[in-house]
Amino acid sequence: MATEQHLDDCPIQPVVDIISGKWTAYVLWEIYNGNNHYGGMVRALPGISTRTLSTRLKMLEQRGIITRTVFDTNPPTVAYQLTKKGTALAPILTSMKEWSERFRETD
Amino acid sequence: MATEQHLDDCPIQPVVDIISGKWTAYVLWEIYNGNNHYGGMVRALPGISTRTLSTRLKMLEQRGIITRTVFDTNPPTVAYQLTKKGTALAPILTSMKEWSERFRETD
DNA sequence: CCGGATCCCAGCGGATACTG
DNA sequence: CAGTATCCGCTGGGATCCGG
Repeated sequence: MATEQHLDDCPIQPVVDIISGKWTAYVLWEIYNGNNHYGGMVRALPGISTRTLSTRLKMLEQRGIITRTVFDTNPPTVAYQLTKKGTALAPILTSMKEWSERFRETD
Repeated sequence: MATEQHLDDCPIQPVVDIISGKWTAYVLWEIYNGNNHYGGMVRALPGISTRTLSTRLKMLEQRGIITRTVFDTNPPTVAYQLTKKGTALAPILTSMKEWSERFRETD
């Protein structure tokens, strides 16, 4: 992540910068599929640490991929949602899913 | 790469396992765009080390994404090409490109 | 429940030099 | 040209504890 390289000319650089980090794609997948809560993601992604999840969520928010909304219910709840920019990632995610289903196990 | 996690149920796991490594997506992009030679890729990807490129190419070959063909010309040349499995990644790459073009610079 | 802060370490991958 | 070998720095991220 945060390539810092002189690949600005490479036409896929922006998205690679975002999704190439470990766990990032999975986090996006969860949000894309309506799993909008921190705890839910922790449960859905066995193995991820809270630190990593926090880091990813913050990065995605900072880059305008997701929004973080706090509801002052009791106890307070937080919802993560895709922005338009984030929703536009859908074709990538779905084509990733299609490829994965097609080639899971033996080719 | 090589998740080893219990995310086998996650529908995008196979492809994430492949492209999430640093540089991997760029290497695939180059081959997809007809840059089939080792030296050409080194030149096209400023900052990549030969070690990393070798590792990535070997990994991609092992997973059946690309083939490695040696021509015994003088000097011998090597060509990397996408298999059918690799060509099937095209929708992912093109949607990555489209998103990147759309959101490069300010949103 | 939703995280932040800290500590720590394996391993990815960069630099460099060398081979066929 | 097309890699391999070695060495090692650096950072991603896991574990754990703490706070609102």
